[in-house]
Amino acid sequence: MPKQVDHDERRRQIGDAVCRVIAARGLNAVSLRHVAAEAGVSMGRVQHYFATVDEMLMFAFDLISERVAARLGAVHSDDPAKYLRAILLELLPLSPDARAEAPVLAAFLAQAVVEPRLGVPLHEGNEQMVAWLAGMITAVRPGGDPKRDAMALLAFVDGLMLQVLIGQVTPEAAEDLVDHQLSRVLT
Amino acid sequence: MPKQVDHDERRRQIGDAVCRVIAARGLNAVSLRHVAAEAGVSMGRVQHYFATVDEMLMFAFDLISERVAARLGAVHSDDPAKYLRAILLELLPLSPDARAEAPVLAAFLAQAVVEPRLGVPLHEGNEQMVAWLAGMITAVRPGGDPKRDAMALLAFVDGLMLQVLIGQVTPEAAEDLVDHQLSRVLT
DNA sequence: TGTTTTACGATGCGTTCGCATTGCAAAAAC
DNA sequence: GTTTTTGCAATGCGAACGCATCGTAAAACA
Repeated sequence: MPKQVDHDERRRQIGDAVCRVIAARGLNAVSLRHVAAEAGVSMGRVQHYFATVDEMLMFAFDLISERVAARLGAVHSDDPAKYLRAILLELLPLSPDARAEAPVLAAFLAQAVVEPRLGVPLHEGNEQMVAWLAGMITAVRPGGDPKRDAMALLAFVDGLMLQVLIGQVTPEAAEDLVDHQLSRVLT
Repeated sequence: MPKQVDHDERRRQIGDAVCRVIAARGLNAVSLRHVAAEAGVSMGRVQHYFATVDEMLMFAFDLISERVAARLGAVHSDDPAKYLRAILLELLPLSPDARAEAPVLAAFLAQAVVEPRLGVPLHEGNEQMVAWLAGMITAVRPGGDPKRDAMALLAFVDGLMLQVLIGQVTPEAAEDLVDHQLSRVLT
């Protein structure tokens, strides 16, 4: 057989190309041909690593989910308030990495409206996020209804992410709004 | 010639079918054949009223935009706080009408990320909404930074709309969150 | 060294797509 | 009653699609 290749690495490379296609032209532009062209490989190779387009999309979804989780995991702070702020800002398309990933997330988010299968992993991620946010809110300002605050905060940043992506809100204004919203919640 | 038909009415019927297809299966399911089938007419008829699929989609976008505007325009209250609350709730997929329209809005919102042409009308609607919200906020609680509050509130309801559509948040919880958020902003 | 297995590249097939073209019945216009 | 115009239905076409299949170079294995 030909030289043994790193199977996972190849899948990741193709998954990367899928994400780039989604970010540039949306979910419906994801086809074997476009992805192969974007990845700079043959259609045959793409088919060798993914049986169907659907499997390819699911892999891409897992891929950016992990990327976002990794970015969030890299955030640290001893001050709960600063930690909370940093995490919320990390969810917005402000850094180059986040700006590359956010359009993909948004596309899958919208697809989840008409494709319930995507809802399951999204739901888990949201639950985790709400729990973490609630914990941080409690750490800064005990009492009240931290879970409710957390859910409101998450809805707020999700909406804000879209507004920034669409260009309704500038990155600077978004950061300002996050601070404003946080000051409301944490006092 | 055959009997004179109401041109606008026919376009509206087809546009309706487009919206139903979007709500059920997403934007990429919008094709001449699917729309014709959904509307119960021939492909020829659809082509007779819309030169291209793109024109059809733009018409559908205008259509639901007007529908949402009409729903918002039907809301009235002398109490600014109640008025504000009612408008925000009207933006969420709580009533049957809103539940039918919200998935379509969400699909166009996501499409706007990769198709800047959609951004223009969305931007206008958002500006109007922010101005109105800011006015209402000032009426209830003068001073502060009403525009900033309005932008935050809009991002919040946009995100909440998506969460409800995806099933992460129940309609009841969404209503509760709106009240909670409003109490934070208005005091 | 021969055999097997792996990783593809290439090609083909049936389907669906948007859109153009054609044809025609029927009512309006005269 | 004739002519003209309108509102479609039907069909065709080239492109793009997902996916199956086939062929093959090459490394691992015997």
